[in-house]
Amino acid sequence: MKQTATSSSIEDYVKVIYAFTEWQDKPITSSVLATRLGVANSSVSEMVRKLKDLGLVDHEPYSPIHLTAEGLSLALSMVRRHRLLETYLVQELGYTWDEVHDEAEQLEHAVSDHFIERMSAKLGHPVRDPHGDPIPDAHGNITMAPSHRLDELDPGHTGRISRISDHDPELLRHLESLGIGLDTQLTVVGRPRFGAGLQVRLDLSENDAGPQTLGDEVAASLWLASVGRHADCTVQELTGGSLMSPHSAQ
Amino acid sequence: MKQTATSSSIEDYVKVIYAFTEWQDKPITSSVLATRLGVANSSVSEMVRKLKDLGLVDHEPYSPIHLTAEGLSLALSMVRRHRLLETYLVQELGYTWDEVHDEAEQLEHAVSDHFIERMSAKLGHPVRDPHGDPIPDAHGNITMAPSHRLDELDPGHTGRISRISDHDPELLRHLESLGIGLDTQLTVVGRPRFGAGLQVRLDLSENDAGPQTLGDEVAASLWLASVGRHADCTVQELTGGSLMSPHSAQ
DNA sequence: GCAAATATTTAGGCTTACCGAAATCATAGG
DNA sequence: CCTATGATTTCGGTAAGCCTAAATATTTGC
Ligand SMILES: [Mn+2]
Ligand SMILES: [Mn+2]
Ligand SMILES: [Mn+2]
Ligand SMILES: [Mn+2]
Repeated sequence: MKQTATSSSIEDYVKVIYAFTEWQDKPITSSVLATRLGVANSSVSEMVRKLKDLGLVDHEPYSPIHLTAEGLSLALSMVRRHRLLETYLVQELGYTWDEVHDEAEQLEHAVSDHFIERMSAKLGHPVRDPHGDPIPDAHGNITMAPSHRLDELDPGHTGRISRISDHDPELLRHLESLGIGLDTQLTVVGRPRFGAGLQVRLDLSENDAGPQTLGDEVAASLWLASVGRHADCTVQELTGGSLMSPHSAQ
Repeated sequence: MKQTATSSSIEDYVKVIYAFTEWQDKPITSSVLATRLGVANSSVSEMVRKLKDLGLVDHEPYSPIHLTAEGLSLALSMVRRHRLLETYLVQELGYTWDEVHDEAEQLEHAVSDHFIERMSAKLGHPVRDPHGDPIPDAHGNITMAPSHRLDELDPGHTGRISRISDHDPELLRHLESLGIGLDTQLTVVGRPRFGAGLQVRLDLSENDAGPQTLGDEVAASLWLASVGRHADCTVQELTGGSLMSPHSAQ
């Protein structure tokens, strides 16, 4: 398997392309990619041409961008790195879950494969990070309970929080103050007749203060796994063999 | 205090300038700096001009290169990072002492100040790394037993190994096979009449196989602290206040 | 003291990854 | 069907860090 030489820019591009498709089924467009990376559209056009030359993406001009098998493999490797690092920072170094993202964003490009596997072993090979995001194993397999975004669920649905968007540290601190975290059991009660938001009830809360109303942004940042309906499922990724290890050459 | 914007290149230059003067008293020259960094002489000339503009070094054309107080502060911060990382990798992630250098060389540029201080706390604020190199504290103070290179000592000297050069992993593995490590007690016995090397006796070895002969390269890589003569001494560095934290802006 | 050898700097170029402005393509509304 | 609008790419440029080759300064040997 070719060990394409990578840079931290290439790694971030591929990771963002993957992340977009992880929950939306459609492929990412040039301008969305630019926004997520915080660079100009023209920079994306150039870099996508380069990624195509490297065999990491498929792309026709003026069309959305798809990862190749090789690109997917690199992306999964970066996602594994990022999420293992977040988990490690919380469990071993006492970071709070709102502090870990930026640190992991830098470290993911700097640590060796050896470091990653040591960390994974020390943590007992976890399959999800502090925000519930699934951690691919060393072969790119992902294990995750089927989940839906809270704002897309009808009243009556009940389950446990399985995933929380980690991109806004303030939102994470807000959720903490509400007593909502990973694996919190809750039920969707309804929607306020006018106005925004979603009413939910925390099922196992000690101080049961009745239903709470979550803002739209909050509800869209939470995923719910239905209780007792599905077992975790493993998705075998397309990439045969181990994840690419662009970092072992360091 | 100014927070000079740094890059990993700048950090490595300043660190190597400092490392040269840590045991030799003379300042480093352009070509030695080039060799240690693995870059062309011309690259050093350019970068040194830049470091001077940034106020990190003093330099007149065709003369050796000195760190300013600000440069020293940055260098000590990088040395602290590197050596704490090496210690952490050995103690918490099960690295062997010959594996840590390259990993730390990358990580030192990527971790935040927060990460460094968490690590230091978890390790109990160690004052030396796995090779005996002193770890500056957060204010730039260095604690280290006075020591001399083994190849500069006359027969009769006795003491414990206080420092071992970490630049050649093979040498470290060789020392391990000889039963020589940090704090090993030994006595300089003499020199072979002709030929190279240095004869030493391991004082507390279980299987006392008599004196061993160390090669010149080995002897020059070991430092000995005299037993029972001096207490550790603390060197207050010139820089007032805390070490520069170019990484806190990440 | 001066020429040869050595050390250092300068000059001119390259690569990566950005940018803003201009050109080009795609498509939605009329 | 055809144009206006927005999305995307192309074009010319910049900055950091490196390189080789050429120029210049310093040191050494006689
Ligand atoms: Mn990143
Ligand atoms: Mn996460
Ligand atoms: Mn380094
Ligand atoms: Mn060391």
